Amino acid sequence: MKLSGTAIVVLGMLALRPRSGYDIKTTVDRTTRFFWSASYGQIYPELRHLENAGLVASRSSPNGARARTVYSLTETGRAAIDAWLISPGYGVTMRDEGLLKLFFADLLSGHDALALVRARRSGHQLNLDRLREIERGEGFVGGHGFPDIVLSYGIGFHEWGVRWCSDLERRLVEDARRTKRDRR
Amino acid sequence: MKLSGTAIVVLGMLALRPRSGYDIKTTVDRTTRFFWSASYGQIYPELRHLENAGLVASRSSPNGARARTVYSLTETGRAAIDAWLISPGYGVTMRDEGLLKLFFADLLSGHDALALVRARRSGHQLNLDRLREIERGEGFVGGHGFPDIVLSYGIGFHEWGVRWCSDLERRLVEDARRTKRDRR
DNA sequence: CCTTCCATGTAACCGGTTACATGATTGC
DNA sequence: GCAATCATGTAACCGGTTACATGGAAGG
Repeated sequence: MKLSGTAIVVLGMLALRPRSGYDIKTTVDRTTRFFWSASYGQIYPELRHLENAGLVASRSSPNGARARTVYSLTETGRAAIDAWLISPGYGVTMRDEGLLKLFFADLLSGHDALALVRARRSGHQLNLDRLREIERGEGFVGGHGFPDIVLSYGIGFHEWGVRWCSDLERRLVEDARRTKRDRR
Repeated sequence: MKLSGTAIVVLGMLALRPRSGYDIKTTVDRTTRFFWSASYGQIYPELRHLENAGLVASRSSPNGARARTVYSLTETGRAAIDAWLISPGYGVTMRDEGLLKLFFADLLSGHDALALVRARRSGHQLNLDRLREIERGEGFVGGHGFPDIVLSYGIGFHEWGVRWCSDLERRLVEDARRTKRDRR
């Protein structure tokens, strides 16, 4: 059985603990969103689909008159997420607009190209700030466990990114100065 | 006018120099693929679409009896890619299966979790090797210009990734040893 | 009372991948 | 003669986002 991307996060989040579709969405937004997002438009249909396939079970658990359906993994569902976890693939697909801009930056003036690098640095910095704030809170789960390890991966990556951009900026500025001097 | 992801690479590649759809595809596969891919199924329809919109112009340029259509940017097309380059966004959307696995790794035994980290390290290493090979060749364009700067970004990132994984592996192994000892 | 949060859903749309089909040219 | 490369395309499919609609509960 093939699991879509959304199916995987849904299963994973339910493996951590049973929850509603709404809860899955908010948890994803607070945690995996940086490398794996999901929208209501996929989550709710997927939950029903997974239930039909027997990977999750639903149980109505309303808050007063407010309807709520809590889903939990069945044994088959747990087996499916376990199988995925130890499966060989670790694919990364990404679309990084900033990198593509940088790739084509020879089309720009030196000034505009430098602005691109600065924009990228502030992008890394923004992400870094957001992740550090999560870390200062209780972290994804609070100081231990793999969610926090992944958080530290994000922090480390963006720290590296800020440094890389700073270095490049320095080089570009120096090159520009040298070119100017040599022209005199 | 809104440009799709494919439209952007197509325009960018044509800005570097006029080429066929086939050439665009092979160039993308050799260069931007790591952060921005494109398939024939999008490129050819997009070329026609861009021609209708007046952003590119086509000229037949067969090799013997083998048909070939070479596209080049019009002034409007050049203006469009320039506008995109200096536009404010620098969005990154990604799906990283390895990170998601790591996020859920608490569901696994310590042994299997460690295997996950090792797999990630070898993934970083593989990418690193590939990029270094490109660098040892003539680089994306040959030792200078922004394509090579982007290449160095990729190399730096994966070097960082390998280091991060190694550090984590060391910590996990040590933790496992300590836990074992304490249990005695 | 009003805003924010909890909670569930759907329809339209879109961008992209996969798989397939076809055929000429080049180099071994 | 055969394999690899050049070259162009399409149809089916799919996964995902956006925008919208609805309404109860909690807290100031």
